[in-house]
Amino acid sequence: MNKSEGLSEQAGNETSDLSKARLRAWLQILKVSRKIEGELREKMRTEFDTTLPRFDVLAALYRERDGMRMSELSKSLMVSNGNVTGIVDRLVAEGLIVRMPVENDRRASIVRLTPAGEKDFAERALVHESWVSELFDDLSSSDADALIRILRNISHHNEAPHHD
Amino acid sequence: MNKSEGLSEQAGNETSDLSKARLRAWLQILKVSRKIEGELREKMRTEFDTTLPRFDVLAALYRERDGMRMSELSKSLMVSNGNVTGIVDRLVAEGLIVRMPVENDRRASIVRLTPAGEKDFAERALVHESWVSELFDDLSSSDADALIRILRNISHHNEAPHHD
DNA sequence: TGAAAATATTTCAAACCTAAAATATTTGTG
DNA sequence: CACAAATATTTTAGGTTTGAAATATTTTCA
Repeated sequence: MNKSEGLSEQAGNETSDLSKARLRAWLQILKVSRKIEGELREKMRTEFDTTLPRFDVLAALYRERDGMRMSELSKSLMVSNGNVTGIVDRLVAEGLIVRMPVENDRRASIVRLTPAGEKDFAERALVHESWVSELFDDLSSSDADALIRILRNISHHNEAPHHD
Repeated sequence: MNKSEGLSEQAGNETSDLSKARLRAWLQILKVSRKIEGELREKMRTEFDTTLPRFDVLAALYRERDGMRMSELSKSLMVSNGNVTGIVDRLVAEGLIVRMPVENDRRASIVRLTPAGEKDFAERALVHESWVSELFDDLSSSDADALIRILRNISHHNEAPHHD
């Protein structure tokens, strides 16, 4: 409840300078995020004839080469379960991934790349990285490190508290 | 084409350390952005019974108290024209904003807050700011400033080149 | 064992979002 | 003036996204 701001700065309802700076920071994160995401979406469409969500799923599966459960996938991408179902359906239809049964648990299924999906993603990942690097052309090495450090702090603080 | 990296680091196709650091930075931006956006969306739904996109439109109109054209709105929010049409339709139905004709241009319309919309937003904006500040609880004043500076650099570099 | 609770996923309705096509209006130009 | 080009917005089709409900299966425990 208390924001650990020392004194009674936050009493009543006037907002502190720190609170305003944090709001500005958030709006700026949102702005950059939308801009870059839009640019990447367009590249994906015009150059790869695919979409960002599909690419994100392939990327996650490329990191976990033995496959992931639907629930792991949705947690990793931070999107809802139902959302992943639709995207996976389309990628299966495209022959880039497959659904496999799980030993001893017929509720679950494991999704993993097909050889075609692996090949496709491997080729595209390098190009994708180069697009990102171009979009972040002005970002120096030290600023990149600072950015990563600060943002990691924020994500760690907002880590989902694990249920017991 | 050249990434101003001095030497032939980027020749062939192996990716540079800088390129990888930028990619990590981007993925971290995306992660924080999704996490925070998810938290705010849930707050909007459970506490305000509204959605983030609606709130964003009200916020934009609150800054431009005399109203904005649909096209200004979509540019400001960085979403497509058609998208704004739908959200505005719903906010009009809720009585929070109105569409007004524009003098001497019957193609355009100006959207602005109703008194009810103004009141609603003003009350909620403070609470929204406090949510953001809590989500960024670990973000110090100096880190907030650094974050804003670095991100502004990125957005400026990716500013849409204005047509003449 | 057998019912209740928990877990994994899909389905569903509604909203969001984009890109492209369609509509309506205004502007520019011969 | 006529009419092509430009501009502002809406409509449309299809994909994405959520949260809740539904389905199927597994686990827990009385």
